[in-house]
Amino acid sequence: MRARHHDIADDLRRQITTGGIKPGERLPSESGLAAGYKVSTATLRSALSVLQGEGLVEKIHGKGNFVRHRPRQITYVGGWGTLDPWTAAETALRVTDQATQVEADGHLAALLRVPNGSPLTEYLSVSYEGDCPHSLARIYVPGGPEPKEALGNGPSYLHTEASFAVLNALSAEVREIVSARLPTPDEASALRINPGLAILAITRIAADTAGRVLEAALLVFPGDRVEAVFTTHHALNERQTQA
Amino acid sequence: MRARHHDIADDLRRQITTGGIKPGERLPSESGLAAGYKVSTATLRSALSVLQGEGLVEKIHGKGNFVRHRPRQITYVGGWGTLDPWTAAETALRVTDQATQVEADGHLAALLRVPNGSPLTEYLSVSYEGDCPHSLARIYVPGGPEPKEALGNGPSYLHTEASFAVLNALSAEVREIVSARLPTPDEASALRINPGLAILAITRIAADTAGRVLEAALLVFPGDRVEAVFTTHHALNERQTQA
DNA sequence: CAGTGGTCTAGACCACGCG
DNA sequence: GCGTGGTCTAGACCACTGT
Repeated sequence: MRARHHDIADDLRRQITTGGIKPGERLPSESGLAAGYKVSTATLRSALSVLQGEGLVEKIHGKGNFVRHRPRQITYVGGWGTLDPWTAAETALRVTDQATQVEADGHLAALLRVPNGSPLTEYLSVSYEGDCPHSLARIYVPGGPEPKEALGNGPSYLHTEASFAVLNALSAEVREIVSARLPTPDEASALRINPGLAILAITRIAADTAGRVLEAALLVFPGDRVEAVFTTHHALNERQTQA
Repeated sequence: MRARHHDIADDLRRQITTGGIKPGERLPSESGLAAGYKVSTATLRSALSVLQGEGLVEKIHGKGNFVRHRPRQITYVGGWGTLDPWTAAETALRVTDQATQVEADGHLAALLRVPNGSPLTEYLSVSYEGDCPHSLARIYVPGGPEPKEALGNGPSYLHTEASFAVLNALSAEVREIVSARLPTPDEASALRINPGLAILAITRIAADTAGRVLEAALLVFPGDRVEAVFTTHHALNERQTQA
């Protein structure tokens, strides 16, 4: 049996993808649509939730349902790569960044291989494409505050471009642990995505030759906008590179 | 304002995680729970949908809501790795496998860098942990059927262990594209997961030194059970290895 | 303030699984 | 047939946004 809300979702999706309703435009109100389709608001809302899950529609409380701009696909490149150069150059990523001192708790202590309670510096950043946030990064470095000349003051544009690259050039090994899950409510609101949209979570550990962890980064990307690429080369005398 | 269904979800989650309701057990019926919490069935169902999204509860139509077994975490290792050895050895992965001949369509043709309509061999496999499926793999190799001695007949146990490793030892480069999304209805039913549970999708391309693509693999893992690890080494004369 | 989405109710009827 | 979840209704009231 075909559920009514699926038919409605299909109809709205067709209107959106064929350009009948354009990106950025507001859909009719939920009560209006419900009346139009002759269904209850609950049914109409479950139709919209399908489209939300597909990232086609963004709901804004008190304003309406809006057709999302088809997000530019961003590529996260594993290892020593950073964001795809074409994309990074094209979109003028803006980053709000802040550094704070924290203590290593259980999980972070294990990641960084430092004792519980060790001092860490946390860099928190959100990157934007236009006015739409598209990634969260929390980067932890063992030890206290960096010298000011390295970090910079105020909104540090220098730090901006490094946000997704490994901070420490001395690192000899980068390990990236990738998982897929739904966002926490905090992450969903920070990224302005629907709680039903999958995210790509990457935990990146950079270590030196002695196995000391130089940096741990917790990265969160919306699944509909970002894919991660890892390239591995086989030959002995060849170091891996990225596209 | 705290939504009632979140409170209920929290309460049920606590009962599950503290062992009040054990894995495999059935929860009281939705109408029973709704009566117990003095809410409507719709509210109670939205509480359950929170737990479904977390993978704690599995709904089975006509039977009830069941607490899921906390899945053993599986690690997919990028590059030349395969599944984490400890896990693979421990859990006796069983695989249903089948090989068919297909033609390269647009997407596959691009991945494999072959003309549209080229012959491909498709290996389709589902791996199980116990009686619970935990991954889907579609592997495409250019060309027609392999010689029988290479592929084997019947339920090929040999092929089983190779399902997540790169098939062709001649490959010089492996590229893995990782994304997070919700499963298609097909994938959700094949993996027996809720449609709201994020999956980790990995497209793996193995090429030889001449850039010829030897194999393309489309892998799908439930996000709550699998994480992928990629390790990159820096030094020039060092080849990368996996943990 | 008016209009929007967010949550919730108290039912109804349908589809599935099992005895 | 009976109990389960799946879908849906026709409202109600609350919370958020903009004027």
